[in-house]
Amino acid sequence: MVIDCGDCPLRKLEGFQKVKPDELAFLKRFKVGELSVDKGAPILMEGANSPQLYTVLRGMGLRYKLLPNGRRQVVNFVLPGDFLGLQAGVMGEMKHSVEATTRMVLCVFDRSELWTLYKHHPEQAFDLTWLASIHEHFLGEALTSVGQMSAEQRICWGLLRFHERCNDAGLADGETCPLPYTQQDLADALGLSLVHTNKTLTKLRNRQILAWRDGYLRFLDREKAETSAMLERDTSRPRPLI
Amino acid sequence: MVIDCGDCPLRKLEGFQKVKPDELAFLKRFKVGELSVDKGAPILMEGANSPQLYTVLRGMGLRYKLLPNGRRQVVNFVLPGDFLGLQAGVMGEMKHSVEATTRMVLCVFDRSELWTLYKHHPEQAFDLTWLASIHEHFLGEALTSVGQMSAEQRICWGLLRFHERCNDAGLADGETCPLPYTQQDLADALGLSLVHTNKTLTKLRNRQILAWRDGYLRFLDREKAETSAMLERDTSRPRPLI
DNA sequence: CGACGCGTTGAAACTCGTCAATTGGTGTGG
DNA sequence: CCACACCAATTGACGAGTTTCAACGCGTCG
Repeated sequence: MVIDCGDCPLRKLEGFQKVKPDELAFLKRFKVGELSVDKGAPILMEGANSPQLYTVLRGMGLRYKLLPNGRRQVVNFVLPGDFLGLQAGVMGEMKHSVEATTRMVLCVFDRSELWTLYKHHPEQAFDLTWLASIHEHFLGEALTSVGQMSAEQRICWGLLRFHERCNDAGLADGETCPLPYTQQDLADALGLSLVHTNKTLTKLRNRQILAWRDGYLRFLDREKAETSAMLERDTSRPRPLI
Repeated sequence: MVIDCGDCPLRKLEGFQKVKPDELAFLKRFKVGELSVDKGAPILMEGANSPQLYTVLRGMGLRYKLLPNGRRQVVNFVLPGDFLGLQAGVMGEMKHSVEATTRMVLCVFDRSELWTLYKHHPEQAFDLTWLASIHEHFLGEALTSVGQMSAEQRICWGLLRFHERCNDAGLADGETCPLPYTQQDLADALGLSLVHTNKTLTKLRNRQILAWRDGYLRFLDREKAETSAMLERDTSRPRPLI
């Protein structure tokens, strides 16, 4: 029933680092079970201090912050391989919420073992810092996108990055990948209104740059999309997987 | 000439964690010298793989990304106590540039010792993850600000956060703190045009909310500023200082 | 003295947000 | 089986916030 870390389907993918046998042994002990949640379910709440850490095995979700005025910022989309709860692990509480967009399956780790990890498994400790840095990098790029780019550029940027991450997670099929979110989710991620997001998507579709229908995204003219998004070259090496 | 880590003036401040004697001994070995740079000088460049890591001792700077179209996103302001170069340390290259806004003095650390830190000093390793998480948190908040707030709200948010950080660094005097940046710097940080930033600052000054003149920022009505910024309560505990 | 950087101000143009209404699909209860 | 509610996507109209363009003042520096 519960997947053995040694057989983890994610680790077989190219985008993730290989792991040494003794490190694997620790991960097996670190993992205390699996959690399956329904579409729409909350996973972590802002301000809470979760006793558990998670790695996404299957499904998609999103991280977001709610403002007192009711507005919402989607901080990023959550895909298989993502590690959840590290902020609470080191800072004492979550700074954003996480909820499931589709049904999800999560590996559950015991947070009280986190210190053991730092004490006896420096490789994994390094990996955790790496993961935090990757997030920092992504958020810096998102900030740049929202701060400096037009609606069309932001949408191209956001969807290209998403497709790239789907690819890493083994979910993309050529230029096509699943995109189970609503236009409102995308709008909240890019700092745009729903209406303007919809109209800009229509333009991109009419200009044969991309299509998004029935939960699937497809790039028809990746060249144009990338030019619009001003993407920095991707120098990512295999990511750690905890 | 060179400050001994044991006498570090920053560590005496309340906002930073105390450190155990054996940890201090390692920091002393880790520190290889001090670097003094002039106003306007580049410190780290995007894409570069710096062999050194820095902690700011004195002075201020800014982190930024440049876009192909010439626009600039200021990712954040750099104050004493900030650690620079961690991204290059774990990910292999910097994802943004850092430059000095005033004259600055930096502690220099040897990056090749980073692995020693993870291997033999788990407390410090944990602290590095913590620092990365703090950045992640800050960038998430900045993204939310730029994505969801009006010009006035963003400016209040940015300047309040800056004042708070000055306070932690022992640079604030009541409601006043130094602010050696240009309006263009602030505009680029908040995703606003220079002109609109200027006009909004004028409004805030006329409404007696804040004043920014001659390199110093002063809050006249903090209450109103905080309401405008929708600041989340600050739950920060003493930060690690490397 | 002139060049330059920074702050300031006015006017015009435009992107984008808000309001409002419609469509189509899905699920639920009578 | 149909009525109804509900949600996501869509479209039009209008207005507000923001950007862009342009010009000027002021202090500093060579």
